Amino acid sequence: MNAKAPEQIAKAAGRRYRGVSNETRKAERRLKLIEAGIKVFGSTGYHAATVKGLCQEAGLTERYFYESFSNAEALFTACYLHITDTLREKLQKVLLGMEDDNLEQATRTGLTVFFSQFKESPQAARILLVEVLTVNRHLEELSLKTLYSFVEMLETLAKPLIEQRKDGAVKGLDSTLLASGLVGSVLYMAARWSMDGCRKPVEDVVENAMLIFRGVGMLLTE
Amino acid sequence: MNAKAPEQIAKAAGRRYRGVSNETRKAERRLKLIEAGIKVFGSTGYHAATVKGLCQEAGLTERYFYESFSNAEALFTACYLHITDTLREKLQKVLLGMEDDNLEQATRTGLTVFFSQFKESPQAARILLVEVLTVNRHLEELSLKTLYSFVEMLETLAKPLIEQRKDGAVKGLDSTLLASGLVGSVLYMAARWSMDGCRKPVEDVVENAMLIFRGVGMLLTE
DNA sequence: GTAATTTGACAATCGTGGTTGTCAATTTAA
DNA sequence: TTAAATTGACAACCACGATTGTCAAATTAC
Repeated sequence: MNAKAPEQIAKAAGRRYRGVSNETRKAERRLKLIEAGIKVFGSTGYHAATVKGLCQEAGLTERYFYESFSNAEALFTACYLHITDTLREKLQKVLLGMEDDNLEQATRTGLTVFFSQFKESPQAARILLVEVLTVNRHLEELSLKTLYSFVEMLETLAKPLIEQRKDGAVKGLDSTLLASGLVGSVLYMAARWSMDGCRKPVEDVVENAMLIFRGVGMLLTE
Repeated sequence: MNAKAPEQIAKAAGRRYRGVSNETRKAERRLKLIEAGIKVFGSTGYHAATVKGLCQEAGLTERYFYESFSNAEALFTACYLHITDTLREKLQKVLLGMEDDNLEQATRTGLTVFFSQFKESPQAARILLVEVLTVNRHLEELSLKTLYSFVEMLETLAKPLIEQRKDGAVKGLDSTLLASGLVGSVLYMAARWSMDGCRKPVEDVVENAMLIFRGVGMLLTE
């Protein structure tokens, strides 16, 4: 029985092809499809995309599409998660070793990461901000949760700021609403910037965004 | 010849039916379709809508759909224009008789109109902000132009503010970018508010939005 | 070398919805 | 009353794309 095991494993694992293992080949194809998906969904839009078109962009045939994804929605979901995961990783990396008390610097760094990612792949940005809302209810909710996680991050960052106020809270202040507004302002600045071909340097865009953040911060603390 | 003219006109105009003229009936059907369109496109989304479904919502049959619109895109365009026209009219009405020098009050009034409209019809809001981006290139561009008209309005309002600065311009300031950010902040606050069922009173939402505007204004002038 | 596996190209099937067409019932004009 | 216009319901046709199936060429294991 034990003597037979290696064969069975080999069988389950499949044969090597062009020097790469079965699982690796499959994983590579999956990644190719995700990259093609980001390109296609992000440029022509989710609803204009076809399975054939996605396969052509990936340099694969339908067979391999259905090997990894049961339909276009599944691929789109994978693309969306790929984008948010990447962005989250980058943000965590730069924000992790940062001083707690330097809110301004932390904000600036976070914004820089965001705008850089945006410039690097406008297609990803479109998927993140627009397409995801029109695929299905499930993704729409996922998007709202993701957005909300950003909003919560902002609220957490701003909490000490609000509490350090000497004369109590601003009347009627709703920090969730306010944070949503700040997130929205960043997104629309990015959209405008992108429309103009992302010509202006990232640092300049960040500085303009900082103006809004600083203004709010000032009103909350002074 | 002249004696014949009335008959020809009557023929061209069509027969009355249930006491209403041909043109009026047609116009009523068109409006019904637009209202149904706003409801359907704004709730289930443009790409999930079908002509049959739109007709059912309007209480009409396909025949009358194609009487007024050549396809679903055409109806969507009409819905979008109907929404933007309505919003523009409302804004103009309240902003027209306003003092030039009271920027704060003008801003507050504009925001109140916007958030009220939003609460009144979240479907219209969705069409205005999301769906329009995913129908076709032409509508996407139209949306950007419309958005830009709001941005320009803001820039115009803010121009005297910037010029009255005593110590010159803020370094690297890009007023278009900044105005885009402000517009985005309003839109995302509305989105968040809508997600929570628009429970909070309009005035409170407006006050939170004012906080962002006031913060920017302060940094630009002090 | 040979049989089995993997790949690529593409045909075949199938469902959905857009658009057009038909026909009977209702209403109008005379 | 009667013919014409209008309406409503719905069938018929058609195009598109998703998904599955077929077959030959390339590659591997032995």
